[in-house]
Amino acid sequence: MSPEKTENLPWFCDVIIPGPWWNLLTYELHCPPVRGGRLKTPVGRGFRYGIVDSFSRTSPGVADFTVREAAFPGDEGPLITEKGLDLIKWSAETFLCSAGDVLKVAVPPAILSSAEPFKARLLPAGTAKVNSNRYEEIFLYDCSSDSRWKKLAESIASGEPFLALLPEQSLAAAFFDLLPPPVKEKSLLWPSTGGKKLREAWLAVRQGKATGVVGPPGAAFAPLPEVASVIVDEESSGAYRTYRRPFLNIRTVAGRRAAIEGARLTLSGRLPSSKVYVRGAPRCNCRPSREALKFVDLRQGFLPEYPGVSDSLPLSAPLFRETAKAVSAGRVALWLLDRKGYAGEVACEDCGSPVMCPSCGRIMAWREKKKNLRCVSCGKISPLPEGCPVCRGAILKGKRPGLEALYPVARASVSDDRPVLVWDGAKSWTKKELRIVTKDLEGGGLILGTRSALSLCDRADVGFAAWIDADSEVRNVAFQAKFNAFSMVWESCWRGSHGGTRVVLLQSRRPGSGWQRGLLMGWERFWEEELAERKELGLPPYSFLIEVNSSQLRRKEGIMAKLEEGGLVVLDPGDPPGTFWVEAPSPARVRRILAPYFSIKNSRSGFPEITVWID
DNA sequence: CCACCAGAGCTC
DNA sequence: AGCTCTGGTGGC
Repeated sequence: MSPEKTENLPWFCDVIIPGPWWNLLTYELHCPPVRGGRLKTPVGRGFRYGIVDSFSRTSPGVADFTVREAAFPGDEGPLITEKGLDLIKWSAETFLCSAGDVLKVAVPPAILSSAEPFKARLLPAGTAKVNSNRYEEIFLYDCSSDSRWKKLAESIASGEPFLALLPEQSLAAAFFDLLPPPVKEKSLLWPSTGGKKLREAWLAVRQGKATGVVGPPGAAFAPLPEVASVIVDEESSGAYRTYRRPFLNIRTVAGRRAAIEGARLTLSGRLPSSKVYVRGAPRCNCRPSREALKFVDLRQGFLPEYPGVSDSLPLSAPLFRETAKAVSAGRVALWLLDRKGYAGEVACEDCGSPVMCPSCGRIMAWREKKKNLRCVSCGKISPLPEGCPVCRGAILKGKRPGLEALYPVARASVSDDRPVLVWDGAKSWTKKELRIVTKDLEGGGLILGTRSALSLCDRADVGFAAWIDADSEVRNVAFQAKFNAFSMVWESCWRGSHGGTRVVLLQSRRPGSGWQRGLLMGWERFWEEELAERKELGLPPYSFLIEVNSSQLRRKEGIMAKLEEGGLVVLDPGDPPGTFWVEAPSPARVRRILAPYFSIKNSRSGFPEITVWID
């Protein structure tokens, strides 16, 4: 087209708008757009700020929507860099969510919806092209955080721009503190809270005032114009999964970011995720010593003097012995019970094995109303077996008591002048309360807690940790149940600076067997066994497992039918009622099939909720 | 007369 | 999901 002809033509922009629908929206603009730039766009009755993904001078043609006009907010540059846009779009594609939802977590609302235009010095031009030539992966597994962090800090000591992610804000702060001063000066600890602090951090990084970022998972999209090194510490931690829309695995997003940037990606931790294990087969020489790791066989009988507790929550003699030893030495003892009284659980009373589905091999759940078992995976119904198929023992079903039941026994087992506390993760402690608790524990004490109590290892000398019911996690239905159990116990062996000197005790009906074998032999052993099983069943990391939740049951049926037509394996556990699962070789295939359900046209009836499990 | 609200309605 | 529009209530 000649310049005279184009002069009066508008631009047509495809814009990423914050919202749950998957499609980009097209707007007309009467000034030249820029990729990554902000636009103020009318949506429905109101307006929102969005980001230009692409534009052209040809109109979209005949369509079932009318193109409305966007306003230019007057920014002197793009808000999002090319690489930033790439990362946002890739995350949306991979995790089956909308780019608009990813945009919302990538840019603080105070920035995206700022009525004030951004001036040139606030938005220097983004770096241009994607460059994956320098990308490399480094695996660094070491159970001592001290020595691992030291190695990580050394790897960024040259002053190159970096992004370092840790699973929690407190860990990020601790890691930030030990950076060498010249690096620290140019870096920034990413805030975990939103609001003004986040706005300032975002702008400082976007303007290049800070060239390194240390932060919790939320820092993954920190707008560093350039990154030479991406670090994801404790990469197998569940904290990298976001707990609300958009459902992302931040570890995977950060990995992609490194690839886009052509950066060095360091994946580190005490224990690799399945994905990393399959990719790089990293090795680690850390093993708990025979003396440090104790197994107690719950079938051997236990102390009878605590009626009401000991029959359902057995407490063994070694548990009391080790607790007394630690507390009298002025150290902290930790009794861990990670259980929410899960109602559907069925397991053998003698050997602890859960009841498995005869057709697909996954865990079955007891249904009190129907008095039968239903496979949580394929939905197969079967009667309750007369005895345990493994050892012929009696089958145990129904709720079990939790932490509170242990308190009286715990209180009685240590001397009156030592504190006994319940730490259940539901309560969030203020800094002041934490200081007081930490102080109280200095001369020794006993904590009853869920897995969240493990964070105490960072601030107190935990000399003894006991898993009251080490089999409980494995009665869970999720496919990563065994990994979760293994990872929790592994963490209890190593977390904190006293990790190496801690005694860890497991009360179990299958002491030292199954997933527990890897505790003594190292996680290589655990993964070899676990991965063989997952490969057999077609579970992650060998396929993508996609969880779909549609509260509208009529629509759920329709979606399932479409996916099956597309040749995908669809599993319907029936509970909770709106949820079903899809096994897929790639999310892209599922995305194509589901896209029509996520058009903005469906806004009125709401959208299903999707979570993608990669490993 | 208007502030405040719950519910309806709309979406390139 | 946001957002605004609508129409009712109730305080003065």
